[in-house]
Amino acid sequence: MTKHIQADRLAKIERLKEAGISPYPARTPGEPVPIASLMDDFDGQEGQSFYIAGRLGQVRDFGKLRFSHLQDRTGRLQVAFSRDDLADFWPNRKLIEANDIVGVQGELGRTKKGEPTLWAKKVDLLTKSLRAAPEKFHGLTDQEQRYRMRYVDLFANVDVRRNFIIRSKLIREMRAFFDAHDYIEVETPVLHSIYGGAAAKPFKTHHNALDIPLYLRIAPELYLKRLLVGGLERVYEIGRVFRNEGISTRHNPEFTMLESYEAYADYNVIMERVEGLFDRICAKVIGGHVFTFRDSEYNLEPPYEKLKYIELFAEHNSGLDWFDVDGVMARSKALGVYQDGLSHEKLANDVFEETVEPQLKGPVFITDYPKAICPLAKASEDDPRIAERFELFLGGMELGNAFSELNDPIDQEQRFECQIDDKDPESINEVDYDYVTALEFGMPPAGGLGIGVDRLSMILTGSTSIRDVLLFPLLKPLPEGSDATALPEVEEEEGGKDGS
RNA sequence: GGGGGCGUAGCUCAGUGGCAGAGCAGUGGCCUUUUAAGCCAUUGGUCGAAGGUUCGACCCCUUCCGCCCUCACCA
Repeated sequence: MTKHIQADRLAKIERLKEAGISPYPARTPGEPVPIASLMDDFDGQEGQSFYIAGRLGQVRDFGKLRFSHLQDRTGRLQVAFSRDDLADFWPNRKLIEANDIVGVQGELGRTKKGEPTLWAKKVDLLTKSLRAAPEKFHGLTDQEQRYRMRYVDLFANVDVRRNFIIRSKLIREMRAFFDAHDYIEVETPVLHSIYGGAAAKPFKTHHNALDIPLYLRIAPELYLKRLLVGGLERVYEIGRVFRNEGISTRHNPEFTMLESYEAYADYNVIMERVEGLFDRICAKVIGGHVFTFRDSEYNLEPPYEKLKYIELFAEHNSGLDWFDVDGVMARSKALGVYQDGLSHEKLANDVFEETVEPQLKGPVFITDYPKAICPLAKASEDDPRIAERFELFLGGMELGNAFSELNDPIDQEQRFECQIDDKDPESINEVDYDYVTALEFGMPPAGGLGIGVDRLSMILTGSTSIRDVLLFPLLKPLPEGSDATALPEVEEEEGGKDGS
């Protein structure tokens, strides 16, 4: 590991110690003010003395005068170091360089060219950096390095912070919205002994003391609805779910879902909730309803368009009836999405995804899905083949999924058992009978909603990859000894386990 | 998993079958108003890894590793 540390910086550590300066002092000798607070009323505070702290930028050296910038979480401000003002510090000035974290006590003023500047009177090294700064103009551009060393990306490419600040505000406004509607935020288990609530492959793990298999949740849904039975009536959870599937610009194995459930509401009420939620988010997070994503302009001013799934299906497939078994099979073959062994419902939905979804720009609610593909949604009272479900599409992505929740325990049990019979290897493998039991005690009629927080963050930040809204997206670990993740040497195990 | 692209100094990137390059960063100088500062000098390389072809490979071939894009699965 030491091989990768800059030898010149290590040498400076030694020289600092000789000069009696700690490279890693425990305390900051002043109370830093946010740089933004100085910039907000610069003229009014000119001539006054302040203490600021942050990471030092590139040094511009003029012999008896040096300039640099200091960056904290709120902004950056030029700092000037003059020999005449810094008798003690001056001989050691070269031991402090770009990337170091320093505190500066100084006086606010401008340079001849008008640049706001803190004229240093006292300089404290707070943390010595052993690594060189990325290139000052281009920053860190290598995608792999940026994801693997996000901690560098964040300070070298300050714009990156913006995405995560937006994401944070988004989540704050989601909470505020549901809190304002008298929901309570809850936390349900992440470790499930039976996984369900979605069609996805789980991560499997094991609990040692109980000696039982456990799964990381693929959705919180079934636990949240148990809370409706318990009388909590309005609940939401913002949390991580895990799906053991592919990785792409739209998929990460762990991602964040918002799920909410509201008793005595149906999916029509939930549509209004979604509009209200997005309205609030637009106003509070991006300050407007019109924005550009992937070169297209979107307007999130409610109300949003509502289109029926079955009608859209017919429209984009020459009038084909979704329930026409032979017709759908022929169409799926014509489109090249046909696969042996898939059920009619799965085939028909594949045809929908192939022919309709690419046309959906949004925001649009796709409503009234065939019941057969909605095992947790309540059937329509007008047409038993249809479920009261909608999905929200925006920016070419599925952002949300909602329905009037199925609360008939007998129907639910049958649908669960049907899924087990289904040959689809991706469906759940065990019925959650405790959930059925909960329904037997009576779950009030309710509307539920799920929203992909990462995808919404992508749209709000204009990111084309989910990795740009995840601080630490999952990457394959580098082989031992590689630079980017160089770790302290680990003792090598002899042989390895079981020879496998 | 399929297809396309990429991997060269700490960072950003050139490069060609014939001695491994530039800018930035670093080091030593000059400079009190710079802000991608400037000027002079200078250190720094397992060219992703292994194998092959060749008198000679960073370059051509094969395999492997990793990343990005895209398609498939999915939210």
